[in-house]
Amino acid sequence: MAPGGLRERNKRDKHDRIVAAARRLFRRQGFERTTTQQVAAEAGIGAGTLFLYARTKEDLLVMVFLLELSRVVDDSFETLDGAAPLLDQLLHLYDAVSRHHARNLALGRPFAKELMFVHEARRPAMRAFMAGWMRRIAEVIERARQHGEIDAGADARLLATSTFAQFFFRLQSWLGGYITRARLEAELRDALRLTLAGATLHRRPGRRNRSKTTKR
Amino acid sequence: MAPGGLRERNKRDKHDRIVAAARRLFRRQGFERTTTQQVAAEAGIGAGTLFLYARTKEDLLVMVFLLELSRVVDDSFETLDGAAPLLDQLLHLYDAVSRHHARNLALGRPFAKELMFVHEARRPAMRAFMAGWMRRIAEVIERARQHGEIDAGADARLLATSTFAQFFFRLQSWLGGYITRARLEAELRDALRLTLAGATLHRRPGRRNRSKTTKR
Amino acid sequence: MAPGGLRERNKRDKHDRIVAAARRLFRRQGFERTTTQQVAAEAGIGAGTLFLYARTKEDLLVMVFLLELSRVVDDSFETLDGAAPLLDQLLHLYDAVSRHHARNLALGRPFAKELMFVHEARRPAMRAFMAGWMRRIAEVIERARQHGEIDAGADARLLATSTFAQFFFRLQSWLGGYITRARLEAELRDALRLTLAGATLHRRPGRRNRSKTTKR
Amino acid sequence: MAPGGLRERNKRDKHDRIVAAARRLFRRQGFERTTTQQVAAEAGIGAGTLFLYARTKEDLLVMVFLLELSRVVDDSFETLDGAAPLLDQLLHLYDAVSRHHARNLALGRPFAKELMFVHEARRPAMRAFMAGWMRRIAEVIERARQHGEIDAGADARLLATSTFAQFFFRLQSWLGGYITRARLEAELRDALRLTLAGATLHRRPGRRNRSKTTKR
DNA sequence: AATGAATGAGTATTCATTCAT
DNA sequence: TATGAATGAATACTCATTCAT
Repeated sequence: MAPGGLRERNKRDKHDRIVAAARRLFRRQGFERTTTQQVAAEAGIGAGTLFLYARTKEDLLVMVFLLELSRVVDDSFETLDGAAPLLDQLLHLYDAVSRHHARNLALGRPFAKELMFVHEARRPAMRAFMAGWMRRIAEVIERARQHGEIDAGADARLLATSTFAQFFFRLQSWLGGYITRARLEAELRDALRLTLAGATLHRRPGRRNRSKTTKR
Repeated sequence: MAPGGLRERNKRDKHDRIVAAARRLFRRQGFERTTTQQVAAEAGIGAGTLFLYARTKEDLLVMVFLLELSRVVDDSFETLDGAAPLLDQLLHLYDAVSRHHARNLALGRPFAKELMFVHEARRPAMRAFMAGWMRRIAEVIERARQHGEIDAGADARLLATSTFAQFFFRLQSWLGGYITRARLEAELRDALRLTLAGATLHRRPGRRNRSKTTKR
Repeated sequence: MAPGGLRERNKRDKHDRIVAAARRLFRRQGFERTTTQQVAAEAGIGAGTLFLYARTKEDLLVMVFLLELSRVVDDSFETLDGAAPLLDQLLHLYDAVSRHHARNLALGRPFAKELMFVHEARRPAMRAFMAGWMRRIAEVIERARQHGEIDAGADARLLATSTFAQFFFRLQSWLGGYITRARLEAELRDALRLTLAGATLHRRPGRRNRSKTTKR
Repeated sequence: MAPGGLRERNKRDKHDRIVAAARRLFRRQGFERTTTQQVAAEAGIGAGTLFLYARTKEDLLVMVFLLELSRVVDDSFETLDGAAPLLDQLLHLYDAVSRHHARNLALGRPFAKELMFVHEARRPAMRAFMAGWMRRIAEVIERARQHGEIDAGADARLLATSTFAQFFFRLQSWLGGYITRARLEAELRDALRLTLAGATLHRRPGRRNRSKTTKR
């Protein structure tokens, strides 16, 4: 009856309303304490309709995560200063994420805890997101490599994942309550500097990369 | 009244029986599908008695984790070849852990997922274990530093955490189903080599650390 | 979609089946020893469905109470002899209740004990029931007042609550095991006579209200 | 070994310490949320020792009740103005109790709810306390009778229980959350006035008992 | 008398998900 | 597509009380 385009748009709207509702509720009350019925009510749809758009409650978490993190990550790349030292660029990218979580600890925790152990059906979406993120980080590193800031033989892909690993471990330590955010930042900076050093030209010993770092 | 030694010993025995029972059951049926009553029954004690020794089911997981990992980690250090290149030593230490989990995926997953987000009351024990582990890794690195294998100015503590971060991220990626164990090994080796490179002497370019690595 | 009437009727039916099932079980085994699952099973519905109709086990007690007492109270007013002396009318009304409880001590006790201290959410229903009951008692008293049986200035509302207070205290004393039912009846009669006397015309001393009383 | 007197005293001390501890805890956290182990700890004795002095947790409630109410009731009689109108004297006696509960709603509620339905073994103590209380109220009434304030033929015993019934019903209504304390006071005054009127001399119509009452 | 380790019974309630309409 | 009533699985934990020392 309705033109395909309109029907499509209706679906799209409903989908967006659901994600927005879930996000609102997850932030307000946390993931666990939010029920799917609450999400449905907040989205203005029936309890059963929800499962036409998200097969699982976990799905909702993934959807919210992808929405939020996409924005945060996109934004972090848009505000990136390509002329800054590579270390600073990476810190900028990772800080954007931890800063975001700091604003929503209640949501950051389930993200960090659940998303690494998500149901198989939802892994492709997560994988795609992560791959895109990693690729973009690798591109930043690649540019630095081309500028001669790091060794010509350096593996940008490996550097991307390895700096991410440094970030992710500290992020979890922080969200898990083992370290403070300040500690996360200090440790991350040192760890990234170390990681980059492994890919840095050492021809002239004095030429070490300078950046606004804490001197230990 | 009763000789302190005896009562103490009884408690100790019971504690050990509980952890052993929990371990057995967790391995056999997984953590989630094991009920506390099953653990109590397997340990030969009353359902309530269990909670005199573990305030929470999560406690049981932590107890089993500490027991298992302590053994695995202790063993990994005992079988360490102090004369091997540092990279190989570290791979030996981390491989011991992933090899252990490979034998018990059902238990490794909850370990990796839950233990970073454990209840506050159980964090000190986790922290202490991690601190001890990190210290021992740092000592290994420190020895390498004294042998002149890595830079005299290198920070052993930072290297320990940073190599661990590399390991942990891949471990989770593997347990979460994102990468295979083979991939974990390959990536970890490259990442560790990169990390160590940042702390490696570069005076004589040809003197690069040799170890049995995969040439990509 | 479905005709409102049908869906409504279904819900109504289910509600009634639940209350009937609860009543049956409470009488047979007592309130405490009846589990909600038993009630659900007896009503032929799922364990969870029960809580769509009664948010709490306490709710079930209130529902059964309102059902039973409504009947008993309604019946007590229908069988009331409006021509009898006021004291006898009141005794008739209150005796109906204690006689009912005598048939189900197992249920009377939790009624008397719990319903005065019910969760806030259930108080309005209780209040409404009590208000209706008190109003009807007051009407009986009011009629007696208009017949000149009690003082023209008497407050029917106050007399209703005050006679009820006399009844309720003895009811609890009986259900609590402090007095026998016989004692309850004797004491109640005397107490009601006393209460009414306070509102009785004394112009002609000899005109005291006559009713079939126990002479102590 | 120890002289009987000392042993007795020790027991007495322990008993008192237990009741004091229970009272403290019940007031602070409420009856239900207080565990017997907490009471034992607070009293500085072993968990098992407690049950040498109170066979049941309910026992503790009764003990605390008797201690508290004995004091309150004793005090209410000591501060009684024997020259005041009977109505005022009774209000004084009952107000003392509700005023006491107002200071400890958390404790008043279980008192009012549980004590009427206490285990058989504890009923004699309750009965004795109530009997003593009633007797003393009856004595007050009896004195008024002898002063000619109420009818020579009035039954002091019946008046005592009946006024108490009026009080108790309103006390429960208040503690159960059905009426406010102000309402309790207003209703009680009216109800007592009514009850006393039933036993008041009416020879000279104008001679009605005067007391500081609210005129409706 | 005192202890405190051991016991084990006992159950309401939530909520993701389904499916008849 | 949408609905929302119906489902039912699923279990950790508390705590009064006991009893061997």
